[in-house]
Formats: sequence, structure tokens, C-alpha cells
Amino acid sequence: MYQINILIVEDEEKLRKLIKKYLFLEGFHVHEASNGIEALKIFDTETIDLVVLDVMMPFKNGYEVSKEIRKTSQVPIIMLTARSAEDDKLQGFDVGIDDYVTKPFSTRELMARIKALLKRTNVTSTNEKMQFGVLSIDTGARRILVDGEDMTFSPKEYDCLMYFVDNANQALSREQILNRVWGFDYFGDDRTVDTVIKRLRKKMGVEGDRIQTVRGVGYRFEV
Amino acid sequence: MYQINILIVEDEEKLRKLIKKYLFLEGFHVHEASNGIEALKIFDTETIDLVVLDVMMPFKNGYEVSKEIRKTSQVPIIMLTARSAEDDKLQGFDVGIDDYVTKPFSTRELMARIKALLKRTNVTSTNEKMQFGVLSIDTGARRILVDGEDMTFSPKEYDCLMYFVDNANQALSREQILNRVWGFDYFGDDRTVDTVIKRLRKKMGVEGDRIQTVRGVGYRFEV
DNA sequence: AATTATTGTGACAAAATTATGACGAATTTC
DNA sequence: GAAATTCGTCATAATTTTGTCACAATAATT
Repeated sequence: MYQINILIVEDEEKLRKLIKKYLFLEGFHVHEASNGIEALKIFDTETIDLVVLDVMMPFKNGYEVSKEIRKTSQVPIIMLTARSAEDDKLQGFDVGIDDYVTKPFSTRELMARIKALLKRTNVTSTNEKMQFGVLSIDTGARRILVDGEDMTFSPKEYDCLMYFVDNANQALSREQILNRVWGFDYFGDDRTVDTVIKRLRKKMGVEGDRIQTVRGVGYRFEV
Repeated sequence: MYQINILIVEDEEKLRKLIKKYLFLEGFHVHEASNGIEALKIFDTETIDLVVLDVMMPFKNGYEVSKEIRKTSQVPIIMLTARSAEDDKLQGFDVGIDDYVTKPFSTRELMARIKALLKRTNVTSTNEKMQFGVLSIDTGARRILVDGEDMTFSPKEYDCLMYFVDNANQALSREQILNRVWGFDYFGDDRTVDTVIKRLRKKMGVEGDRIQTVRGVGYRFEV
């Protein structure tokens, strides 16, 4: 049980710092990004539990950023939007936004929305440590140990393993895996999954055969 | 056991596809209709476990559709409504709506409502665990244990057993089995079934003779 | 009891599916 | 901007599945 990590993506520094301050006071661990590119970089390297995302930003706007994020993650996202037009909202839901706050807003309102969303999505803490035989997974640090040794798993490998872990003992079809790990809009070969599985098994060493192949379907991670 | 079948009735294609994606990710089997007429047609021909119904639609609006459905079925219905007016809701409950989601909504919310409604109405999911003597079937894991030991069933064997289990104590003709497990477009020998039965019985061990042969017809799985 | 019809079963080869190593383009890291 | 890493695709190998057949076994019928 540790601190909850929140990423604020907002180009206007003053506003960003203000939100940060309030979030900090509420006990959250805050990461900042002033544009979309930076946001995605942070999101990939840090463990983020919730994203506060401004729509209007240079380089990559909020919709694009959330679209990117949704390719790999179901992290709750709150959008800050200046306009309150209905079509704005609809567009937002298309890219997987969970909630909206329309500018100008009170910090009180934003805090309430964030807390509500966290509650709704059952985010409690992220620093989970899991153990499967000699395989230890530290989601907080995004680190995996095999037999005590630090193994570097590539993003795809890591995400895939996480999906398996989250759905332990469930037969998962290649399509399901593709959709979750690669995203809806991936149009590659089914067999790509096989290759990642191959690499996963190898890196997992003796625990490699926790990943069982389910013929005619896909794979299953056994605990 | 089969997947849960959900029918989405929504004229706005983008939104419909979006909902479909999320439902698919949750493991549901999704049917789509873009208007009321189409919806009723699908409802009559397919087995539907839950309906997501938009109020505002061309040809036949949501109320009319649900009224039609309620003439023959108590299937759970969730209404998507743009307005949040109270009288709207009242009108809905009159025609037998089970729950409401007001637009705009987050996919997360809709998923939560659907799951809650399925639970409330006791629609069982695919993750069933069944027990027949020393034979345990875990459909989620697509795994079969015989006397505690993990037996790998080939796709045909598994599908065949599932068909038997779903139609326990019923005599099933070879033709029925072929149609269901192999598909309508299979043109092989009737006796192919015999071979799969042979293999099934063997793998099922002591529970093998739950599969009784019905001379002149086919087979029957006894519970 | 003999005959006929139907089902059980082992063997086998074709077909289908999955595993794996290699390669190069794309991306990231330093 | 060079080096390293990641990742999708492909070709090939390895493995599993599956349909068919021949013949054995069993049940029904005459």
C-alpha cells in the first residue's frame, strides 16, 4: 500500500503547479508533463494510476494523448476541457476518457472528481509485489526478478505478462491478448503473440512453463 | 458453456462500435443492430441474454422496441438515454426497462451497469466450474481435470464434451453433433464422431461411460 | 445359431497448429 | 549519430490433431 501516482498533463505552468500543490496536499504522488510527448514518455516509464489531461496543448492534444495511452492501458483519465460543447464530450468518450472537468473549475471540484474516479476504478495502490515460484514482479518498480536476478522485460513482454497475471488461470485467445496489449487498432498477424510468448517463456526461465498453450485458442498463465 | 450474448441497438455507428469493443474485451459475444426493426429481427433469431437499447432511433424508438421485446421475453434491458428528465425514466419503467445510462456516459460506467444487471438477473457467465464425479471442467481456464489430473483435450474433444454437457441426458444424433461441433459446412463421414467419442471416453477415464451410446441414433451424456 | 447392422478401436498419414531462430526496420538509449 | 534494443514477419521445424480405414466387437434380427 503506497502512494497513488497521478500524472498531470497541462501546458500552462501556473495551473499545473496549482493542481500539483493540491494533489500533493491530498497525499498523492504527482508527475508533471507540459505536453503530450512528454506525457507519453513519463507514462511509459512510470507507474501511473490516474491521468489529468488538458485537451488544448501544443504538439499533441489531449485526445491524441489519451488515444495513445488507451493502446496499452486502462488507466483512469480525467480531461480538462475549456469548451463544454457536447460533441467535445462524445469525442472524448471515443478515445476512452472516464470523466470531464470543464474550465474554469474549482480545485475542490477537481479533487472531488479525482477521488470519485479513483474510487470507481478501485485504484488503491500500485506497489504490488507478486511472487510466482522464483518469479517476482514488482509493479511499482516495473521490475521482474527471476531467481533473484533482475531481468529486463521489454514493454510488450511486460504488458503481456501483466495481462496474464491479471487473468491468471484463464485461457486467453490471441485476439484477446492482441486487443489488450497491442490495442484495438492493431492490424498485424495473430502469430505475433506467439513470438512474444516465446520471448517471455525464455526470460521467465524455469517459470516459463507457467504459460501453457491452449491449443486452438491461445495461452494460459497458471499460478 | 456459451458466452453471454449481448445485443446493442444504437443507430450511431461510432458509438455502437465503441460499446462493442468494450463488451468484446469483457468477454461478451456482441450482436449489433442499428435500428429497432433490425433489433427485433436479431432478437427473434438469436439467443440474447441482455439488450442495450438507445432511446432515440429512426423507424422504431427504444420504447417501442422494448415494448415489443417484453411481449415475449423478460430479458434484461438497459436503456441509453440522452435526456435525463424524470418522466423519461418513468416512461421507461412502464415498458419494462431494467436500468438506465444517461448520455454522455463512460464506457466504464456502462460496463459496470451491464455486469451489475447480469448479476442481478442471474445470467451466468462463461467462467463456470462443473463437476461430474471425478471430472471437473473449468470453462474459463478451458481446462479439464480427471481425478485431479490435468488432461489436455484437443479442440474437437473439448467442444464436443461441452456440447454434451450443455445437453446432458439428451440423446444427440451424430448429425446434430456434427452440425454443432464441426459446423454446418462439414461434409465428412458420420463415423468421425465415433472416433472423437472414443478419444473422449479414453481421456475421461472412469467417467468415460457417462457417454452412453444410443444405438441407431448417436450418444448421450449422463449426469 | 446364423446373419445383418451398428458401434468400438488401433493405426496411419494428411492437415493444422504451434515453436523457434533469423532478419531487418523502427525505435530508443547513450 | 552510433549502438543497442525492440518488435513484427517469415521460413522452417516440431508437435498435435483429426479424418479415414480396416477390422474387431457387440447388438439386433431372422
